[in-house]
Amino acid sequence: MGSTERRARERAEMRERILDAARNLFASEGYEAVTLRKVADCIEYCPATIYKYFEDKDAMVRALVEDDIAMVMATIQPSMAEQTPLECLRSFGCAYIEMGLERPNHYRLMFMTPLLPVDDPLFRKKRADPQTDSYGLFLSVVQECVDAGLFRADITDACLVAQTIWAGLHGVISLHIACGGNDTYDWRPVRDRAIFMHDLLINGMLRVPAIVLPTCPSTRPAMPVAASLPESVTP
Amino acid sequence: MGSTERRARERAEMRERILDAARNLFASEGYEAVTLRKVADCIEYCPATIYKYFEDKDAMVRALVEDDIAMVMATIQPSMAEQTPLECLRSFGCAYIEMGLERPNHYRLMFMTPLLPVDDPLFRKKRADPQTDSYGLFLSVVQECVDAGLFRADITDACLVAQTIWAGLHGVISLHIACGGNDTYDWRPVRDRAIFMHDLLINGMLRVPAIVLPTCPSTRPAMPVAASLPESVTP
DNA sequence: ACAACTAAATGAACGGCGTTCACGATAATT
DNA sequence: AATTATCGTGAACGCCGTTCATTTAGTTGT
Repeated sequence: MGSTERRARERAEMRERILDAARNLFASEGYEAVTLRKVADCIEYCPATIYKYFEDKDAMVRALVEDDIAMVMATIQPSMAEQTPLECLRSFGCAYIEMGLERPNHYRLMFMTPLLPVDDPLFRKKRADPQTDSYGLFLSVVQECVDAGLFRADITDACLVAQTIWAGLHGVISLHIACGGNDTYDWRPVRDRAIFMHDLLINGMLRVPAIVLPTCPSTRPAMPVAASLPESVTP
Repeated sequence: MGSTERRARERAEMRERILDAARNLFASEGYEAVTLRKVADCIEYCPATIYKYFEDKDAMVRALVEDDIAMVMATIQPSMAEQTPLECLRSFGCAYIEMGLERPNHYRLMFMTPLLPVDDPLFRKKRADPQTDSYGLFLSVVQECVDAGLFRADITDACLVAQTIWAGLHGVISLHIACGGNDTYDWRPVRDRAIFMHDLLINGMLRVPAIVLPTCPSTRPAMPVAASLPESVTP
């Protein structure tokens, strides 16, 4: 008796040790740098052992990334209650920008890498990622703005609005991650571009374009996340 | 005599045969599916031979992708002369959207994949890609719009404008490539979103928001490109 | 025409990767 | 104490990109 609980706990702890070892490699050096042999070395087990805890390498890394991102996005939820819908909209965007810029390797795996070939039979199965929750929350914020009559008369599709704001911020972030090191483009500061994009999109859709609120300070405190460290991006 | 020219020609032909074999694999199945052994099989040479023509796999695939994209972007250049700056701006965006949607694997490698870790010593060396030319052309079009006084008084930085329009379109395209298969998001049609984004950004910056011009038809003829075929995206 | 030289192409190997599986070791249950 | 389930392992498999000494083919010089 009781021992089955202990077993389960030990199993969960082992799982976490694997994830922590993988996280250190992934966060600082990216997906390719995460090697089952390296992770195994790190926790002093043999590579095959990892397969007792994860289906394969991809499942392991994705578990890690989804955990981390869900944790980051969860930190902004509390402030939602005490803000107007429009403030929520802006806060959400700013949080998303910082998340992408601070954790480029996480961002890359989640939003810049197709999970599977579109025709793959496993395709349906793997589509239950928790990131959906964040999107759902964002969508509901947009819907509130629509319901409050904040947008132009011809803009009633909250889904289209949400997807467009998402795409705009994603464009700035992902282009920065992929091409930000190419100095032939003479990039403007990435946070300036992100804010410019954000305001352009929101003001372009508002019925009464608002004065830009003092959100999104360029120097914003880093958001807490497990084992948060500076990341560099790898090819 | 003359034989050195023939040698050079034969060398170039061999190079093209390698690129063509690689292109077929890459366009339909993505980067990971391009294997030096498969390419070598395809052209009936041994894998090591490829190294006489390309530094490594990455150089081979990038050569192929850059060729193809440069060819696509070159097709829009002729129409530039007979259009107003604003029309050029829109045409450019539309061409870019179609290029990304029709050749997702090309797009992914060029704009969604960091070339090298940012600190890498080889970093500087590899930064002479021809895509820069397209960006330069686009930038000059934006500059024309600025000079013509089309934009708001506070929008004078052509570079910021170009990078923002690019990022907006890139956001729609890349999010479609990476997450377009995830139907939990209830995506609106990708071309609708791209046009919505395009108009929102341009109109948001114009001094006098324009009526939307009849560009960007949803059913646009495919642009010609070497060995153009439908692509699927792989993880 | 033959030898000397140069460039092209190769087979075999290296080290690394994700993954599998039959087999011991260990702990829990009966 | 015997049985059963779980955990962990070593060794292998088949792939990958890449290297290199060696062989082959073709050009050049005499």
